Amino acid sequence: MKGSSGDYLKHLNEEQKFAVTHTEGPMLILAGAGSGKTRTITYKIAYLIDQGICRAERILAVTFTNKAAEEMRSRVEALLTHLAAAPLVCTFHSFCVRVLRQHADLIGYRRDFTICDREDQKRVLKTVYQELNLRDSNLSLHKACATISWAKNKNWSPKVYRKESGSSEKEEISRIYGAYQRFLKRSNAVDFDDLLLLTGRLLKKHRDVRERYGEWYQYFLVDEYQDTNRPQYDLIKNLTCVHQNISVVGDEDQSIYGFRGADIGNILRFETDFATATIVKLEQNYRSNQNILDAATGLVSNNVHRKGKVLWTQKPTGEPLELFAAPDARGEAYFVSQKIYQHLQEGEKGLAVLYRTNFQSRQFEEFLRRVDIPYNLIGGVSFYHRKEIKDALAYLRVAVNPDDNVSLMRIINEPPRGIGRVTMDRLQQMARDERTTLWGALCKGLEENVFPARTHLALERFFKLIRRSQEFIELPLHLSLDKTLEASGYVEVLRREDSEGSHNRILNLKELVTVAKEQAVQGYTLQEFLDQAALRSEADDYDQSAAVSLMTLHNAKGLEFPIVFLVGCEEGLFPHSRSLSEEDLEEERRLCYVGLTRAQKRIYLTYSRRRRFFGREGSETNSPSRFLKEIPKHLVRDCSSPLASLEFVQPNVRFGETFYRRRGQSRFSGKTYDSVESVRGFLQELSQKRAVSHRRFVSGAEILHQKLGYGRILHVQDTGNDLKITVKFPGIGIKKFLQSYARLKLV
DNA sequence: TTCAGAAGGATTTTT
DNA sequence: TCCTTCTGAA
Repeated sequence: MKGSSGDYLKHLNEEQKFAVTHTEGPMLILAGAGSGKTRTITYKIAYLIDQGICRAERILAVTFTNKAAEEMRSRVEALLTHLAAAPLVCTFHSFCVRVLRQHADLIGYRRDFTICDREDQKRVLKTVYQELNLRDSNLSLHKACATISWAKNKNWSPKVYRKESGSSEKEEISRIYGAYQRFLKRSNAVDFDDLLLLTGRLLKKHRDVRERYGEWYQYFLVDEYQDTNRPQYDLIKNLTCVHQNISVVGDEDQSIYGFRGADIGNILRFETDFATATIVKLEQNYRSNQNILDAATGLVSNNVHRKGKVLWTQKPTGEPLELFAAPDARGEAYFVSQKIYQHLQEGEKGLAVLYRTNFQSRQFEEFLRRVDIPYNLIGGVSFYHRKEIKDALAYLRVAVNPDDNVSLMRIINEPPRGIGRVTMDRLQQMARDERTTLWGALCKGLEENVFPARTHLALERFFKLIRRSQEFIELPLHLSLDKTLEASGYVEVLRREDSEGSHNRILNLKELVTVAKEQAVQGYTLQEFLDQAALRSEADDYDQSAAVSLMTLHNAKGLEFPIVFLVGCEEGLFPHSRSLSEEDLEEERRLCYVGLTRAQKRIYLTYSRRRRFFGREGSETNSPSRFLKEIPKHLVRDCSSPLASLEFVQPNVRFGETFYRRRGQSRFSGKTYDSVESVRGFLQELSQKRAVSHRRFVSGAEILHQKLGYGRILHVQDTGNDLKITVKFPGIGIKKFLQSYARLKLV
């Protein structure tokens, strides 16, 4: 049991050391961003094992993402080089899967249940709508999905929902909710919320199970406690019923998951929940410069619902935050890509572009690609959410559990094999009448020969396919995947399609087989492979070594970067127009706080005056985010240059006119900046080739400006009626410029 | 049943 | 703008 005898403790400050070495009873570690929360909790795990206070396998640590868990595990291993057994570090959801795979039968599920993600849920809801004849309901699938999830997080059954909810559509939603739940149950499937709820129900109903887990896990640690919701809270209560050794770390200012039921009250109530709790506050920040901290603190102090902490650091003041107002989203992306380019040239790495909503990433991707900067995109359509990957996994799921209606519906006609809507409706009807699953209905129908000949043949082929893939699942993981894909004809169809997209899909599938192979070597079972794929989160793919990362603010939690670009700081986008109630606004502000505190050295805040939504030009000019005004003024420097405002061209207004009107001719006329001969030459050549006059030339520049969203005016010459404008396109070579231009058409 | 073209809706944030 | 869904013809 003798390890390094706590040598590593010398890296901690007094408070952290206390938090680590004080191991009796419940403890709440309240800490600010960058104070080493996760570090403290990791050291605590190491300390418990190292000092022989607790055996590794009897420690349970819960983190927010799988990636965080992975990291924590490897950090513990680094601290204790002779670790015989590893503590269990995982997310709430994966812990629940573990438990349910053992005991699901106690609460009426089979152990080989399937886990549904958001897309699957919507698929289920769609059939539910059909079943209930709600096809023209004005309740969107999305809304229904969100509401059901919300109700579940409150632990409300459909009946309770109908009673408790003030919603005008409560009757309808309650019916949908009930049917949805029955459908899942019939399919032996659960959604994300069910994982928590069912585990909670299991522990509540079965004392022996509860005591077994409660007894076994001597120490329980929770990271990001401020984001736990009601079902998670219940789990915590149940799991600590015996030993009461619970340590949680959290920061109420970083609670950003209210929309999925995170209850900030959990952290605010901790002292009353656990009467003997020790409270430790960590206020020293090890991440950011003082300027950044002051900005973040200034901002978040506008929130009413918080306990309040004062963050301080020994680090230098640092640069002021830089503000940039762009004319439009392209100008914003252009500015950011230029700055990134500069910083990379200076040898910086670890830059992050953080935004509120996923769709904002596109512009930045485009511009980064143009200047050949590799980047790491987190979120959006991640690998495990690609259609072909989900299809492939669905095949495996059906092989494991043919009663999984959700996956079956997904693949029964994918690739097309002659089982269309009519047949599906029929199967659904049969399944409902017979109170069985689609698979059950299919088998029975085939046996009793109730289908028309052609349909019968198609269904029979599908039936045989599944039977065959059920033989494959005995094989090693990757082989069963590979063989199933071959047998299904899925790859064959893609091969025949022979397009760029289909090639990519085939590559993705190969990648999936490779992953499966790796996992097979590590001894994963098929079930574990599928579970992992289902619970995999976006942030798990995060590659720390990438120089530039793009992600939503939510995904950035727990990460840190030397340089952060917080983009899209406009009213309506951030704070989001759907989050303007007082409560939501505080959460948005916390989100901004999270964004600011990711930065170590520098922050750029950008917004754009105009932004397109759904390809439509926004009709109004955006005002800067109110959050920008809440950051103390002396910490911010406006670096929107006059040149940048020159780029602010109204559509359909001539470049020259705007130019004169906004800045006055004398100011820029004749002023020359660094010239790029090749570009100028090209523009001249262009004007000859296309026989464009100077006027047209000007409108050419205008188009360039509109299409590309950037381009700096180097030189402007006023020759009476004509304007001669030389435009520089910084950051890109002439070849790229030509490529970009080749896509444009002159009006 | 499938395909192609047209129309219409969608964007918060995540396990 | 882009993606899904609807419609009608083959």
